[in-house]
Amino acid sequence: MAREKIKIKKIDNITARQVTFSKRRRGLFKKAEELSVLCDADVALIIFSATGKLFDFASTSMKDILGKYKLQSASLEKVDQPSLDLQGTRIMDEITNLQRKMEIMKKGKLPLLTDMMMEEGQSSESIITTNNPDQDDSSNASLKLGGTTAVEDDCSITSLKLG
Amino acid sequence: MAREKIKIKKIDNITARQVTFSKRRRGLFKKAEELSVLCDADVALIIFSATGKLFDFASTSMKDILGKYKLQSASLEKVDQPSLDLQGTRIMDEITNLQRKMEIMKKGKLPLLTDMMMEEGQSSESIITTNNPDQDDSSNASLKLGGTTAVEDDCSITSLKLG
DNA sequence: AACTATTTATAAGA
DNA sequence: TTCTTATAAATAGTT
Repeated sequence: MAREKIKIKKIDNITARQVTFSKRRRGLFKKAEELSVLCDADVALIIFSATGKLFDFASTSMKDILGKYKLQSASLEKVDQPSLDLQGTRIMDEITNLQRKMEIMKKGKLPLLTDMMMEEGQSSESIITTNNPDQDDSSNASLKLGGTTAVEDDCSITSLKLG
Repeated sequence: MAREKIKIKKIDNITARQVTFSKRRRGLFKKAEELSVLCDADVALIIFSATGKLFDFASTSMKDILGKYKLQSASLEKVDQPSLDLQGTRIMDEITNLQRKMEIMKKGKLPLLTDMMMEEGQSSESIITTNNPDQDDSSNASLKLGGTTAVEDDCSITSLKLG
């Protein structure tokens, strides 16, 4: 949007791509915040750079917004859970959380450090199957569901503190 | 950004606010997608209107992105001490068992321990609350404590605290 | 929803 | 990374 019009496709040059990423990321965060303020909306924005670096913004609390998101999705959720009586409980979260940590340790790898605002480990087993029927027209809002939740990162542990 | 410059504060007029919400929401989604394409980034955007309607965008799959986000968070998370009310249950055994395995893994595969910026033990209690998603307080939503978090580029973990 | 005067974002270059 | 600046894009107010 400047000296020249560009096509919206992956920028080949790595340096140029990083520069553009920085600039546009800033712009996106700014716009996200403006929308939340102007229109009294709750906005959450999560960005992973091509290198796996995390950037995020939340107009209130990321935990709250993601929690609300899950609740909304809940009605459309496909169930494939352990035991119903444990669903949504702190116990299941503990197990899920520990299992994730073990996966990470097994791999000997870790994803990037991120902010520590979210202090929970909810299960993300839910599969969103359809769009929210309640949305208004003009939106291109879409819930996408994809394949597996594989964590691919080239980040190795340099030091690990335990206990 | 048009006929007149506006201040970034909650728009009082309801109609005007809704119109602006529609316009800017579209713009935000467009920018989010452009960023993901141009820079090969994973982007997730969740918006709740003041009336509680959900709009979302994900460059790949929302499930994957949120899963990755939580993994990142989990990697810094402290494993909670189990709640007292859960002691002696079968589920507790599961947790204990997993914790033991983790202990073994720690000793076996990760003898190198260092200390650093250990972000102290935050409780990782997570309870899926039963908040009503339709109750949004449109009065004070311009409060934000967001901000962005960035992670170091070299992707290395400097410290991880468990247990 | 369309129009358009302006503001804002930003691509390229320094 | 920050700044500059010409130009593209977004959008506030209006119709």
